[in-house]
Amino acid sequence: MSRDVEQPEPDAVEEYVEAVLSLVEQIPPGRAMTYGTIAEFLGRGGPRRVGTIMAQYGGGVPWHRVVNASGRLVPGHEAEALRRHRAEGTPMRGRDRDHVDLDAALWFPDEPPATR
DNA sequence: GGAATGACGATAA
DNA sequence: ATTATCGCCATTC
Repeated sequence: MSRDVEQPEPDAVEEYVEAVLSLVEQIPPGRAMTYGTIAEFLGRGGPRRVGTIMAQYGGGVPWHRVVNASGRLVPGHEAEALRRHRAEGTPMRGRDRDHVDLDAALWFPDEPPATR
C-alpha cells in the first residue's frame, strides 16, 4: 500500500504528558522518583523526554519529588524544592542535606501503568 | 535531513 | 565530589 502511516498525532504527545503528570501526582510525600525511573515505568520515551515535559507542564504536580539519578534537586528551583523536602521529612544526604537519599526515598508505584 | 537543544544517565578521569 | 564525553529520545531550527 502507499500512504505512509507516520503522522505524529498531537494526541499521542498529550497522552504521554498526562501519563507522566498523573504518575508524579501519585508520589507520596517524603518519597521521590527519578526521571529515568518514570520513563522506565511508562515503558516509552526516555529520561530526557520526561525532563523536558516536567519543565513545561510540571507546574501543577509535586515536581520537587522528581529528582535526577543522583538525587540532585531540580535545577533553578533547588531552594524551593529543598524547603519542601525538609517540610516533608524526605531522607536527605550530603553535607548540607541537599540531595535526596534515593536508597531510602525512591518510590515505585504499587500497580502497573494504566494500560493505554 | 542535519545540527542544536534539553528539569537525563552512565562512565571515565 | 566535579568535570567531560557520549548515548538516548524528541522537538525545533
